[in-house]
Amino acid sequence: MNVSVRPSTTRVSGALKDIWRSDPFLIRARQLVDLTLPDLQSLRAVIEAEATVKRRRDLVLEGYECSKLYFIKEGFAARYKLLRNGKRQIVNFVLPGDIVGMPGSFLDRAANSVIAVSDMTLQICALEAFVGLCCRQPKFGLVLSWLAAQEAAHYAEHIIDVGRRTPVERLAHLLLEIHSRLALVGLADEFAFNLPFTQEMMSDALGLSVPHLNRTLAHLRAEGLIAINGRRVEILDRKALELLAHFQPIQSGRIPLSEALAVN
Amino acid sequence: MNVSVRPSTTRVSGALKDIWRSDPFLIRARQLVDLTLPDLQSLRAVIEAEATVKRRRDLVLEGYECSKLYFIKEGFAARYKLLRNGKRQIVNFVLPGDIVGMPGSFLDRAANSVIAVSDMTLQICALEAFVGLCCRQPKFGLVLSWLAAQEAAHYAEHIIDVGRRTPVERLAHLLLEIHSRLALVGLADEFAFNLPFTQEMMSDALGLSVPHLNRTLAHLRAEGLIAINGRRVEILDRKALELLAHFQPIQSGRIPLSEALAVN
DNA sequence: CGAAATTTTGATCACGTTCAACTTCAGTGG
DNA sequence: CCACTGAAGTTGAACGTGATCAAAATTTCG
Repeated sequence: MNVSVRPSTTRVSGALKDIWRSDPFLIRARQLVDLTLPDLQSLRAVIEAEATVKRRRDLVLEGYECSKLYFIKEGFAARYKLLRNGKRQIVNFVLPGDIVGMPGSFLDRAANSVIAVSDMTLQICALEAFVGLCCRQPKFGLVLSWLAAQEAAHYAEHIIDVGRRTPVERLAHLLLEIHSRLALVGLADEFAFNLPFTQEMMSDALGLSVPHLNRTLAHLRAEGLIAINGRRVEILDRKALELLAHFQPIQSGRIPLSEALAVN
Repeated sequence: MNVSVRPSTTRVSGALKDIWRSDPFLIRARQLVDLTLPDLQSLRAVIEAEATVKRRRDLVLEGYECSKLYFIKEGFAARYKLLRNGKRQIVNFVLPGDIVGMPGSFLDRAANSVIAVSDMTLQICALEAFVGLCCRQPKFGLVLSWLAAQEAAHYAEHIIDVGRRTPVERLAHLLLEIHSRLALVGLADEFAFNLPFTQEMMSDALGLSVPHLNRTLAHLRAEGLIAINGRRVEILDRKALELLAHFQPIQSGRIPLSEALAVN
């Protein structure tokens, strides 16, 4: 594994509020359940290290057993598979607040590789440790399930992208999805964001050739739906874009914990 | 909802062994963790009813809120989305032992519809009740996460199908996937199975037109890889088929519960 | 600054869609 | 029981979309 690890600092308090706001995994978890201070502490206890990974390095390699969970703090990655003929399919993009190892570590052997597309920093947690946490605090097991459900919903849309949407529709949908996922963890403005992926990656995600993706992108620009300078994407006509893409935001409901306890 | 419900019978014992073997959800759960008799009983307590659904009826409708879990006991379904232009994409096929409502019920509103492709019988469980169960017995929350991970792995392969595999490869892969999933719950022979889906459904799953799917199927037959009479599919050359499809079986590891408890 | 990665443009061609007709099969009511 | 109906499977011909290959322009990074 191509990661440089440094022991996790156990600075307990520091600026706690900052952590609530700035840690993207916590941001996402708190959209699903209420987290108390003790919850936060037991979560921290389960993190064995923080690591950094350099751009272009593989986080996970297909076919290898892997029993760690990586909570992405910063940076971006892509989950992909290489076929015999040299073609690559990107299954999904990994953003801050996502967990790598969710499908992979739960299986005998990872079904996909995951490559860092930028320098990353992530928090490592042994699978058994997390399972232990779930036993002590079932809340976390539920959060895991809910996050898995969100991911499944994104996968489903991705299947629809490559299966039945036209190239323009796919691309529009991808851009809107990335935008909304970034926004969820505070990494996008209302109508603009920094696209962390190259056209080659997007074409491998959408099942298109690079030239065709490029032309499709040009088409969206020509229609006045988006504007691009460098990595910055501006959404000029969100309504039209959403309509074109058949886009519906994926928003998860909260976990009905209190109701469940009431029912007993 | 187009289901006819009858109150769940609370016959506690009966032929318990039969239930262990014949209930497809239990078969799958037991591949992940050890289940005790009390586990089984608390699981049963959470089922509020058993229901039957007729062929062609929708189990879940896109856009509606839905807070039930359906454990599929018998029959088959397809999770799909309809686009404006009339095209349909089938996101996945639902088999006995699967749970419907896994992504759907966890979100505000279901992102896909689910249609019964045969008469079905299923067990209904309120989401809050299941969450309650997970709180009392964290084991079940973990089972849920693991099943979600398996499903995610299948979704990922499906993305690769429509994105980068050629039509023959896709079809080969679909057939192998269905076969192995059926085998997992004891519904397939080693080299043959009853295909519960029409060519139209398969073409909507694989992003192909019906005529082309038909020709592709003919191609697989001509190559001597499979044989079909009626609904029965025979796998004549599994090795070649797997190679063609880039097929790797998705097998989930067991949940490391004991290890987790040992670590504490 | 130089080298490599990325984006852009163009021309050709194959693959899979579309549309249409026909066949076969299963189910249903007369 | 057979005739009828609709669903499912099969086949053919023409067309168009997006792949492929190649090369240039541009940007990024070591």
